[in-house]
Amino acid sequence: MTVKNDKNIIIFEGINTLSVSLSLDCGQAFRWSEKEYGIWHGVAFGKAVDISQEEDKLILKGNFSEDDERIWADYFDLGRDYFSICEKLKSDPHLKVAIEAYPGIRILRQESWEALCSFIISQNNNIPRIKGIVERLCTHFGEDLRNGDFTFPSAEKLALLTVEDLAPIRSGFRAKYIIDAAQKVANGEVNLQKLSSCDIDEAREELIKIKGVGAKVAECTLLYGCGRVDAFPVDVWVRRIMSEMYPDGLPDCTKTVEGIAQQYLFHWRRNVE
DNA sequence: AGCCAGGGTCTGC
DNA sequence: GCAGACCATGGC
Repeated sequence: MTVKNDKNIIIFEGINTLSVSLSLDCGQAFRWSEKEYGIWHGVAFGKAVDISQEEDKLILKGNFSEDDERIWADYFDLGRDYFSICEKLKSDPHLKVAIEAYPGIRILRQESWEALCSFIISQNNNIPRIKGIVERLCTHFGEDLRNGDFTFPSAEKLALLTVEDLAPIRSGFRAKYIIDAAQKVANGEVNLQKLSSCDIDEAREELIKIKGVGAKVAECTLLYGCGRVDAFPVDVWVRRIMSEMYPDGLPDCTKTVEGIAQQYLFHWRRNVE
């Protein structure tokens, strides 16, 4: 799979069913921007990178250490057979339309704390403003990478802050939820590590212990932050999809990959008309 | 100006 | 259990 891996560049070859731009900009992650045509810049796992793709190559440029190859392969979920999953999903006519309109969306395996915190911020909010709040959260409280970028601040760091400390990020009523989440994660009351492998209903209950985390935010955390592609977040757009297209529930072809189906339907529905 | 945004909490039946 | 007010903020 890897062709090249040195200090400043990693290239994965033979990659199919991946659109970098769609995957990074379909409302699942909030820290990526297209700094010039076809080159996406952002920070994940505390590392700044530039990402592009050519034919079947996924190209990463940055300042790499040994484990970065594994980290980024994992981030883009390269170990999962999206080609076969999409073929199966396309047996449903609506999913066929959505997947053919926006091919190559993958579910990114983000850090669980970042996903949890980001989707707390997302509540009753729109994507451009979510990005702004997350950006200010990072510049004010993240670690300075000395190149203009900042890491996503740890739960431990945020757990020491007060609601007033968060005023500059202008997150509104969500500030108290961010603090509560940070405290419960930092003191171990909520164990994010185990959420990727434990029973999914148990995982949902664990997350809902946090103030400001309901069914939707919990589901997003499991899908984007815990690699649980059977999680199925329902926001206003997905609610529309369900009433318009699936009044009797999801088709059988989505079993075990409901979250992937959700992402294609969500992005398609937001972009029609 | 008013409505909407990847919702959740709290209160009152 | 369930509907409805309310919550901050900004884009349109």
